[in-house]
Amino acid sequence: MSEAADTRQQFLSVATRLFAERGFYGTSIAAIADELPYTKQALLHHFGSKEKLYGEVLKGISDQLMTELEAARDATSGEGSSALEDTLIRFYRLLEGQTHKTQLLMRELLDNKHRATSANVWYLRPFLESLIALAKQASPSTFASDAQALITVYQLLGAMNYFLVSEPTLSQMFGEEMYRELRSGYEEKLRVLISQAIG
Amino acid sequence: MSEAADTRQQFLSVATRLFAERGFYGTSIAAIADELPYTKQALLHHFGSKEKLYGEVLKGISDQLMTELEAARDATSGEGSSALEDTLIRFYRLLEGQTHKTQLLMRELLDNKHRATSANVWYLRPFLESLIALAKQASPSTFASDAQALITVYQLLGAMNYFLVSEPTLSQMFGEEMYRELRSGYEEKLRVLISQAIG
DNA sequence: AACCATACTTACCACATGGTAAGCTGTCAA
DNA sequence: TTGACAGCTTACCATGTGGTAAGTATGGTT
Repeated sequence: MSEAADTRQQFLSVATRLFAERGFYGTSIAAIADELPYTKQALLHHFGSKEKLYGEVLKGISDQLMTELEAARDATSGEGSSALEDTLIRFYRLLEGQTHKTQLLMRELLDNKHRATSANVWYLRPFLESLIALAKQASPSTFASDAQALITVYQLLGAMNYFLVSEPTLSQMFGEEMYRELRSGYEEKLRVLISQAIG
Repeated sequence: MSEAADTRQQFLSVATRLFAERGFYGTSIAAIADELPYTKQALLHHFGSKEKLYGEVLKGISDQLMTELEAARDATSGEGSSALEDTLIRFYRLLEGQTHKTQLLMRELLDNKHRATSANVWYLRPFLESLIALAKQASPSTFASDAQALITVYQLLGAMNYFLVSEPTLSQMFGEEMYRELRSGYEEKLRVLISQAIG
C-alpha cells in the first residue's frame, strides 16, 4: 500500500517536471514512465488516463501554491499593504527555486481554453481565490471588489512569473553569468513594483 | 507565383492561429491543412517541414511585434519617460486586439529550451532588442545597461502579456461581462504601473 | 488451502503523426 | 513543340501515440 503510494508519487513528480518543461501535448506517458523503473501501463494502472494524470499534477501544483502562499502570509508580521508586499516577495522567493510550478501555471493559462474547458475542470481556481482573499485581507479599503483585488495582484503575479519563466531566453540572450546578475537584482525591482502597485 | 504566395500566406495565417491556441505539439500539420482547401502535402511542399513552418510563423510574429512597437514609438510625441509610457500603452492596445501574438510570445518563452534550442535559432531576439533600444532611447539615464533596461520593460511586458493571455481563465472565473469590465479598467491600471516603474 | 485484491508486465491495437516518393497539370520560356 | 518547373495530389510508410486485454506475482484474509 505504502509502496504503491510511493510509486504514484514518483510518477507525479516526474510528470510534473515533464509537463512543465514540455507541455501536455509535448509529453508522452511513455516518456514519463521511461524515467522510472516502470512501464507506461503501470502509470495507466495508477491514473487511468493521461488526462487524469495531468489533472492530478495540476491539482497538486494548485494545492502547493495555495499552501505556500498562505505560509508566506503567516510568516509575515504586521498588517496592511506592507505586509502584503512582504508576503508576495516571500512567495516570489519560493517560486524562484521551483520554476516548474510557474511554468505549469502559465501553461495552464494558455491551454485552458482548449484543454481544460473540454474537461470542464478548473484546477487553478482555488489558488487564484486564495490570492484574492489575501489582497482583500491585507488592504480591504484598496480592494473593494474581488475583481479589483485580483487585477492588481495579477499584474504582480504576471510580472514575476514572466520573469521566472524567461530564464532560458534571458540566459541565451545575455549569457548565464549576466542572467544570474539580472536575477539577483530582480527581487529589489519587484519589491519596488509591488509597493507602488498596492501602495 | 502570386497564387502560390497567396497559398503560403493562407497557410501561415492558419498556422499562426493554431500554434498560438494549441502550441507546437498540440497542432498537427494535417489540422492546419484541414482548415484550407489543400492537403497537408501542399503545406510540406511550401515549407519543407513542420519545424520550418513554425519558424516562419515565429519570425513573422517577431517582425510584426517589432514593427508595431516602432510604429507605436513613432506615433508618440514628446520625449523621455512619459513618451515611453505612451508608447507602451499604445503597444498594449495593439496587442489587445491580437491575442494570438501574445500567446505565441509566451509559448515561445516556455518552449524555448526544449524546442528552439535544438534548432538553435532564436526568433524573438530582434523584438526584445528593439524593446531594449526603445527603453534606452527614452530614458538613457535610468537605463544604463541593456540588462537594466530590459529587466524593467520586461516586467511591464510580463504584466500586460499575462493579463491578455488570461482571458479564458478570467472569463471563466468571473463571467464574460465582468471580464469586459475588468479589461476596460485594466489599461488605466497598467498605465499607473508603467509610470511608476519607469518614473 | 482457497480466495482475492493490488501492483504490476507483456502483448496488442487502432489511429494519428510527420515525412517521402512519385505522379499529374498548367504555365511559360526556348 | 518540347522541356522544365512550380504547385499541387494520391499513395504510402515508419514511428509514436493513448489505451485495452489478459495475464503474473505477491501478500493479506478467511
